[in-house]
Amino acid sequence: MQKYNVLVADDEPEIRDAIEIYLKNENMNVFKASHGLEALDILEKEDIHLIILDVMMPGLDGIQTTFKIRESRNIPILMLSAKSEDTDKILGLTVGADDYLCKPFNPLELTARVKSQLRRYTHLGPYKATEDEIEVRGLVLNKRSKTVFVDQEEVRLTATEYRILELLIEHRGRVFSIEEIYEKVWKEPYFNGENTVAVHVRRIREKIEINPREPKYLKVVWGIGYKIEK
Amino acid sequence: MQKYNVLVADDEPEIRDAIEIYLKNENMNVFKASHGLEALDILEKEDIHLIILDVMMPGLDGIQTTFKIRESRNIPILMLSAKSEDTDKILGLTVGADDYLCKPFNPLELTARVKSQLRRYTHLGPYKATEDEIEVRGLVLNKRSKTVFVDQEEVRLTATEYRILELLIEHRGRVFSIEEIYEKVWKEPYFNGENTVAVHVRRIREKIEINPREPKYLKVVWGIGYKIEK
DNA sequence: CCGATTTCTTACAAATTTCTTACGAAGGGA
DNA sequence: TCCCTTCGTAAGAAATTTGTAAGAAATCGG
Repeated sequence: MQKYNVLVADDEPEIRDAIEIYLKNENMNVFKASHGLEALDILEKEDIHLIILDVMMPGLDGIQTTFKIRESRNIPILMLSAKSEDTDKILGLTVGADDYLCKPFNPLELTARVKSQLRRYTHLGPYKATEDEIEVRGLVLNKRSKTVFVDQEEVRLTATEYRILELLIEHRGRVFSIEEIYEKVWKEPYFNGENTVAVHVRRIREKIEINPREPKYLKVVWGIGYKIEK
Repeated sequence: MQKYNVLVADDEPEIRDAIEIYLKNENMNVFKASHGLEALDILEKEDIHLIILDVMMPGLDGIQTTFKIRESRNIPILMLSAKSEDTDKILGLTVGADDYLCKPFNPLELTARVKSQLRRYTHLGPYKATEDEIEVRGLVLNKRSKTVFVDQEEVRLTATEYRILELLIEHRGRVFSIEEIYEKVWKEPYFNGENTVAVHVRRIREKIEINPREPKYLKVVWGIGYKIEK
């Protein structure tokens, strides 16, 4: 999994440190700034994926900083504000931010919102360009609808089966070892001796192959792993 | 490319200015009004292609303004509302509007929706026009009047149910995870373990399906989420 | 052809995910 | 205020998926 870089700008060190702890716990890198100018500075030097800005800061405050950032970039911004401030006003002023939270905030909610913004940014954001539909000799996989067709006939795969097939078909031709498949699909370390992947491969074959004993699509490469024939 | 004229009506100058920046960046002209009457005035004098209206405004508010505009014109209207306001109310009242957004909003999302509406209105552009009425095998959803019909028979959905169904039917075929549905409809972060979406799905099925146990429209994709069959 | 290794196959129990129902709280309208 | 509708939660039921284990079959090097 990619490691995200998050920039936190707040004049109170306790808050910066607290947020740092929460986010590091979610496997993110945290950069800290005590005011807007410092934040802009870090933003230029580092490859930041998301910014948390406090509204009330000495010098450049959160709102001014947001405007500055928005002049050149579209990165997700999460605004923090004290509850005492007029929320209506805050609402108005935080335009330009992608989300906002009142202090004191619930750590769970903070991390949830951060993750949600990162998802949105990286999934729908400037990246993408991956094709929705992949086709290999009559085998069609649609990533948007998570459906699989064999010769126009829909095939119902389970979530795990689908993920294995998507991995293989997305890199068709390439051979994946059992260990590699397990770690990519389960996102957990693989321990030798597990038979799980083989069982799932069997089940996939049962569904997509005419004759599972002589697979046309999902082939084994002896002593190495599995692949989808190009 | 044609240059579009967009009218923004909001009593908060910061929001007007922010929106102006985003839209100018997309090569649009922006006219600004601080309340409904001023908006109607500008609308008469200028050749406006799209209107952004805040719900909460002194004098003529966004809803009253929409009704006034709709008496004579069919121009696209995008409604803005604070998240704190009751969504139930919002849904009911935004009848007449073509789209709506909660504040604080994501600038990317605002410009995307504005462009989408303009495309639809002017019938230009390579993208599909978003229809007011969406039909899937006897299930008809009208976005303008927020009504739903199953085989010509009207079905009364609640606000939340309607929004879930609209989300799914608008992207029919695509699978939405429970988390995705929750965040898109409630505009709040989702915490694991909540059963809310499932219950609403059940209620929707009870209303639109002949046999809720074997849904014809709103199907589950095990381990992934829900979708409306294409 | 043999033994060692790797993959396949099957069945079953455990785990996960979704469904269903009921109930109390909140809010709007009479 | 009372009634009605909608909403979210909880808890148990039902459905589906998943991993494990154990033996069979296939492949490879010699």
